[in-house]
Amino acid sequence: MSEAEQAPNRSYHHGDLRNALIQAGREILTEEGSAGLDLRKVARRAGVSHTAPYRHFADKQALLAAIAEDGFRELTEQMRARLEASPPLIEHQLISLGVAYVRFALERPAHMREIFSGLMIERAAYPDLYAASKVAFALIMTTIVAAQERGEIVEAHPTDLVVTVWAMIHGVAMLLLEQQIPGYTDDEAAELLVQQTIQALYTGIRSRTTPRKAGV
Amino acid sequence: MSEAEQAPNRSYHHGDLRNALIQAGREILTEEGSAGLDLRKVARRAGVSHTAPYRHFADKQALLAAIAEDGFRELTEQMRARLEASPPLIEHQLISLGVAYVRFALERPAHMREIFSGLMIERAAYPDLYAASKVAFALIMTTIVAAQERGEIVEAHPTDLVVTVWAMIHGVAMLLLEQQIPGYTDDEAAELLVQQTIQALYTGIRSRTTPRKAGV
DNA sequence: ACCTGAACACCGTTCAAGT
DNA sequence: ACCTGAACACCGTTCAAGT
Repeated sequence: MSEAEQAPNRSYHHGDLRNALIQAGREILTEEGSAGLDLRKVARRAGVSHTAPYRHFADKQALLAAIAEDGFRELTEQMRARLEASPPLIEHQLISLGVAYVRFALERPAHMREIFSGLMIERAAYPDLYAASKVAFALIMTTIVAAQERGEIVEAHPTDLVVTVWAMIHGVAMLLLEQQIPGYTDDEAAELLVQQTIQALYTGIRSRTTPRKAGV
Repeated sequence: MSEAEQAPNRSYHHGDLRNALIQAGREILTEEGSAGLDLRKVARRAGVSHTAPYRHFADKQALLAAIAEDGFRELTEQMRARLEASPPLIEHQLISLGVAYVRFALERPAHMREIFSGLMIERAAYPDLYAASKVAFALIMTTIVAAQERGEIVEAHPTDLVVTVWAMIHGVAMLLLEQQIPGYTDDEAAELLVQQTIQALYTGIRSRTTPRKAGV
């Protein structure tokens, strides 16, 4: 935390420019969205010339990937925090994961989009970003497997269940984020929506009464 | 279809430049992705000067919204087509909707992203795009309500069910699109994933055996 | 009414040069 | 090793002008 201890000298070297650029980018993304995120502006905010970033990133895309990776870690951390504060029943746990996910998406929409459109661009080119996504995946996996061991969840292949749960949460977050769901603007409504969708996935939407056979 | 009949004269007027620009944009989006979609290139492809688009669109954003709207209509059309070819059982119908959705996303990833990131930007500014999204919503709604009448689906509020189903399908499509799900690259695997997730939502992921009470 | 060409401010990237 | 400044090609947008 102390500034004086770390920096060797601050002549014209920055100390940790790479990280300063990621943080500056993060801020711009949060304040102005992805349209406002240009390399020259990031450099300006970090207090260096507009060519300095090229010492640390091959190009703009590489900086974006680093910012996405940073966001993915933060998202995972918030999921983990809510999960730990949750009672050990799978319904509550899934809702906790979902609420953390949706809150992050609504608090930092541009960052959320960047996180998930960064992977498309040749996964092999950004292995660290890919690694960050696997940590999030593993977190859900652990939760699912433990619930199976407690007998709370169906005995399907865990990977399939993780994908299903993740897709549900991701879909809710993204539709909310893009304001596709009318009437859900505030956080409270968003949490109710998470509860409702997780509940639907948990118990199913199939009719519980015997379905009448053909014929209206 | 005939070119000669429609055009009054082709001196220097284009005839239907607005539509030509949307189509040109669509093509570029499909071929090069959103990074390659600049206004001057769109104009070049449509065969006009780089300032001509401003006769029909206030700015680049407005053209993007029009392209997104065009894509939304196409997506809805493909959903409707598959739905009509589906047996009238809700499970098959939801899978049909999902498959159409996912196929579109994988065939035209950049277009799909554009469709859903276009709404964020002030809904009021692009009412036509918003209207296109409501048509898709209505299609799912009709399907759900009919299934409720047949007694195949739980008697919840239809709007809630539509959101739940849509979120599930959207999540699957977007995670596949961004290559977040390892091992699902080809269309066939993607269809299996849709089946699996819809099935999970339909019947639920809760354990069918009596869950053991606390204690491993 | 519809389109063009010059002009402006700005961006990503490169490269020779500075400490 | 790390950063700067000039330079280049390109983009979005405006505006006076042409038919």
